[in-house]
Amino acid sequence: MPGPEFELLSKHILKRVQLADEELNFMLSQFKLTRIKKRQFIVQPGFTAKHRNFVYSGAFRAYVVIDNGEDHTIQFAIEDWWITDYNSYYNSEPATLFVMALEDSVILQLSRENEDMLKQANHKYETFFRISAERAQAFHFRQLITNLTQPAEYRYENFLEKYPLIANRVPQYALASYLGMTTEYLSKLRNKRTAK
Amino acid sequence: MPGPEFELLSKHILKRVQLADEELNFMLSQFKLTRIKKRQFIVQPGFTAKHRNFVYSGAFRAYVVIDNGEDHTIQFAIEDWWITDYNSYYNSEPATLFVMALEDSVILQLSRENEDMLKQANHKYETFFRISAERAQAFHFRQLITNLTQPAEYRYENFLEKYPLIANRVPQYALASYLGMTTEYLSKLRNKRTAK
DNA sequence: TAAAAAAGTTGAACCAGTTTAACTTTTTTG
DNA sequence: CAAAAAAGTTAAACTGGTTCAACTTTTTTA
Repeated sequence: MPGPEFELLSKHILKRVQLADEELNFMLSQFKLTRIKKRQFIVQPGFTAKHRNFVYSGAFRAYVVIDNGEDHTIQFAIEDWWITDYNSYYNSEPATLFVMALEDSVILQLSRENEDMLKQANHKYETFFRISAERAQAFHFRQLITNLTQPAEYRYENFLEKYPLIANRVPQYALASYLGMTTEYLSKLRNKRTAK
Repeated sequence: MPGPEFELLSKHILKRVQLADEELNFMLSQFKLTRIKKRQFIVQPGFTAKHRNFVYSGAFRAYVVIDNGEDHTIQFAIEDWWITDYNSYYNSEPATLFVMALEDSVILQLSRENEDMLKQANHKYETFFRISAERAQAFHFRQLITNLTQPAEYRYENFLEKYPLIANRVPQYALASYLGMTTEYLSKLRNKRTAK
């Protein structure tokens, strides 16, 4: 009945918290399956991000556009990852990020209201979101360290090693801005590598 | 009875979650007051960070030392802030950061075991830690965006505006590495500003 | 409180990464 | 599937920020 989309999400949840069947099913029932076309936006500046999005299939990119028109990738998400503008989602304020589909995708969306309801309904649901936030916090913390301490070339090597699946799937300009360098420079780094 | 240290922490907690008197007191009773001398470490690489630390007074600096001996500030904490190596604390693995007192300080320490116990004991405690993690997540996310999108000079101006209390209280070399630049360059930026 | 250590300053030489621009390859779309 | 648009490549000129080195000021400690 639930379909493979909900099975992936179930696994994801049960890896983090133990739930009885009914508890799990109730939680799942709060998610809405949505199909997103390539290039479609699920978050846009000026509008409040109403959902937390679990990627079942496809890929997304979160980015900021600054005054001069440059865009900077802040996050990627592929299968089994979450994505949204968390500042907007948590604080119910207008987003500053774009979140765009890089491929045709299928996501499971949880609204802020449903999330709040779940958190209040059952201690275990709250635990799940607490663990998610802690992991995200630790993730961003490590990312900050890498950005601050490592030169461009190492950041690229490091990304290749940690996320080979993402590295070869997203457009190069998007990856370059994620790593804090220009497309041209990343192009050179890639060439240098394959030349070796 | 509790003293001003615990009053600051009480306010901090009650701002995030509603607790009855006994609930609050039980939570507070899990914290241990510790006095830390300037230059003393509360977290060191190789040792697991056993506590989450709430700063009542004083100031701390978290930093990484990389191969060539350079150090990079990752976080500051003054009154009413938390500090630890979260990767180490959450995952019970050896720390990679140093956390050092920049001044004689007073902190309230909560151990991982006591935190886990609190989270299990009462839904509201869990809510408190969930909110803390969400806020920290959003904070690091914004920081990542600033680092990625703004040039050195703006990052300094921005920091001055947002954290004037910290900017003039921590050593310049520590601030420079936090902002991702050398001491020498920050010195020049500061001079340029006062010259205006 | 003197002397040693740590922090901050200044300027010149340098370089990792950017910019600009012209070109090639890949992807999208009518 | 042809033409247009988007993405990626290459090379030369350039620059924001670093490095190095010598010096001054502030802080620490015996």
